[in-house]
Amino acid sequence: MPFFLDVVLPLPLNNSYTYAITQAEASVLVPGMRVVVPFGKRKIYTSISLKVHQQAPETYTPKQIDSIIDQYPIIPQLQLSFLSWIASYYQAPLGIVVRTALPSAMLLESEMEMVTHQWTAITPSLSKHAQQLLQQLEQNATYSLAQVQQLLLLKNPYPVLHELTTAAYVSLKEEVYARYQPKLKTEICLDPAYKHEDALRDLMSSLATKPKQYKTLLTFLQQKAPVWSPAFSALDTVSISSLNTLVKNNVLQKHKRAVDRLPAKIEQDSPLSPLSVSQKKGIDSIEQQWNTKDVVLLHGVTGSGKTEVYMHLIKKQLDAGKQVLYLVPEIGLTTQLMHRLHSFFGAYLAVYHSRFSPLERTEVWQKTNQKKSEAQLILGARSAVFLPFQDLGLVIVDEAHETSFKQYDASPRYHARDAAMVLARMYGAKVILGTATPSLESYRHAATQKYGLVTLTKRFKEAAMPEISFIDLTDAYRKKQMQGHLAQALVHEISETLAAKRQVLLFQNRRGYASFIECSQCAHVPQCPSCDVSLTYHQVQRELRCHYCGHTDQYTAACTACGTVSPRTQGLGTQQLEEEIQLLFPTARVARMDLDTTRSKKAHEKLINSFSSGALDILIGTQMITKGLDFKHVTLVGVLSADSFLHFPDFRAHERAFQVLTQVAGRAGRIGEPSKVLIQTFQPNHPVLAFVKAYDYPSFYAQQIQQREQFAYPPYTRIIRIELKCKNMSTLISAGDWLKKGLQERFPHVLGPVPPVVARVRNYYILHTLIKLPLNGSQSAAKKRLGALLHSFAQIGSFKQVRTAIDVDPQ
DNA sequence: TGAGTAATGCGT
DNA sequence: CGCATTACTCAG
Repeated sequence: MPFFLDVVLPLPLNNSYTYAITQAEASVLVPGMRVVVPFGKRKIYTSISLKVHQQAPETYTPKQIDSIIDQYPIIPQLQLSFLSWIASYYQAPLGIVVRTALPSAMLLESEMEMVTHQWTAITPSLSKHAQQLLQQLEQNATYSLAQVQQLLLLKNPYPVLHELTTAAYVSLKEEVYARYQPKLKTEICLDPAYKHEDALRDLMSSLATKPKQYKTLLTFLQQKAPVWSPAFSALDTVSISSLNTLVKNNVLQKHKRAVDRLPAKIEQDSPLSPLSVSQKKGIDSIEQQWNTKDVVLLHGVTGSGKTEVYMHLIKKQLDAGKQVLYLVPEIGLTTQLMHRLHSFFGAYLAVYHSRFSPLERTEVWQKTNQKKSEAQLILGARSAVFLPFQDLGLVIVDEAHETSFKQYDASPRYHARDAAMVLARMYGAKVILGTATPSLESYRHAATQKYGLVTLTKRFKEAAMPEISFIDLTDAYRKKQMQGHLAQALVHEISETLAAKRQVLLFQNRRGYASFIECSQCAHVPQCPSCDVSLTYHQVQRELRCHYCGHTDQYTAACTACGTVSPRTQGLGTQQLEEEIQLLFPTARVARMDLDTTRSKKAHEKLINSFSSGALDILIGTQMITKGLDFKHVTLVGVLSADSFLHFPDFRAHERAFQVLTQVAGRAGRIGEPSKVLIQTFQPNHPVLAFVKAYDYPSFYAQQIQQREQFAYPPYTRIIRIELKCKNMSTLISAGDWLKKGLQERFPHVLGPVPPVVARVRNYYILHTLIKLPLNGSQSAAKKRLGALLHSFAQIGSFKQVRTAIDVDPQ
């Protein structure tokens, strides 16, 4: 009886694929191993084995697998079922989930190469492209397809290649490159013959006449092992030629050694700092609730020291030999946290996020899979939920309300917070969701006893919460009490703060304040030709840029619509605000933090360091500065406008507004100095602002949750968004109508289709349709119905150009 | 996804 | 009509 293997390919395909294997292969193959298989005409892929069986496929003869890469599964059984859960819950092909989960270096792919043969003449019957190419090629050489493409100046080189292979001038082959290579460093060692002191003494005296070699060797002997070649050669007491001579004479030896790409571990971790009474109580309460519940929501005000609480819980898990996953929203913004964790758990800490190279990620992957102690504590962004845990004991989701835990731009559109809870359940691990501003979804679970709830109402060291007040912009404009974009009251507070040698944070919402330019004559705002957005003005490069597709135009002094060369007004970007502030406070040291100034992670770190060390007085920034940064000497936080949050057309707008304003206020007064938060707004009496001022989350929740119930929004329903994209507007509209009808027959609540805020991107028009699923029905059945509907949609000839995408639980 | 092929568009 | 770009299908 022959054996077969089902595999999943790292491609957006919905089925698994079956290959033939030998009995020997069948005996070693286990689900979760990598298997190299041929697929399609001439491609070789790394697939993941799912199942060995003996049911021969009826409609085709399966191909043989190419080879098995692993001796043990690189994806543990539990993790494989987790990936399947992601695929089915978020309606993504399993192959795409696999590709997202694995570091790309672990998935080798084939690359086509062309090998030239020998020839004496070029047949004139060949096409002119083929003749041209042959003249440029060397004989008996190997070329990559990219090179051939370049020589040919053709987009599609295959017809020419086909011609040349048939005429036997060249042949094609698939070359597979293993992309993971251990990093090798050259170590310098003393030849064992000189281990004995006597031998060494003789050697030294023999070198007495060669001062350079003597000095080099002496330097070597003074080094602490291991001695690495490049660093050693760079020392100024080392002569490279003498070093080479010493190696040639077998005094010293050079060895290649595999080393970790990950940063070296420190030997001794510092002890944890003692806890405050309220933190101690918090921990006791968390552990007690874990007896009956797997998830605990830790609702602690900003500055209550949630991190300290986490660290004590982490310590217990590490001592018990369990793995811990610490999820943070965006790793780039957590250098402070990383350093803190490193000083306490350096020996156990591994960091995992997308800014790491695929090779570094592979090393973390392997260490997690082998349950190495160096990767027992993983600090990571959302993709860290995919690591191959063996013995997971605890998952911490820090800033659990953050929407960046949800991947929205590419399939699988998964929510790392929700996925982490499923992961924890599979592994029997406990979960903490920590935040000062819980999402309504999480808080409702706590309110209905599904999660435990622990509240920290006191700031660390009894520091007071900053006093929040509002500046009525209507009033200020009417009374002419504005200086540029700042009300006089805010300007006054800033100068007081600076006079007291304290720091100021100014927060500016990017939404509605993008820095576009507008003609003062005809009010024309340059638009992107392929997307429905205004172009953003970048002063430094003097360019107009589209943030959706990357299109750029040169800035011209004359308006492109009316030709007038006139001063053009600019929307307020952080850049302009910075200039405005600098004019108001010429002696203050001002910096801004936005995407432009923090593109590189070094720049970002430097900015944070110089602000926290007191080298800056005023920091201006967007959302970024609200996220978990701990600046000690900020006593004033200014918000330029709260209004765009309150008006955002989304059912979560008020929740977002409450979160952002509370978080940004929380940056002030962290070591107990009296501090203030001033929020400029045209609507100082908005109910959400009253809750923010009072730091009253429970009342805010009570008010909001009622509205959610009334209008059947989450957490009382589940939302699925269906996106339709098409270059042709009228096709899109009829597709939208068709879909709406189909949905209405199958689901009780259908909203839309409506064009999103940006209704066209890269020349594709977009429509969004929402369906609301009641909580009592079966979700998987609903998704099946939806899938079937989209399948029949795809069968309709006139909708062939319409692309569909599903977003489950969109944020 | 991406390679191969069928279908359609474009210029002389 | 010949070539080139684009749409569509299918892989085990």
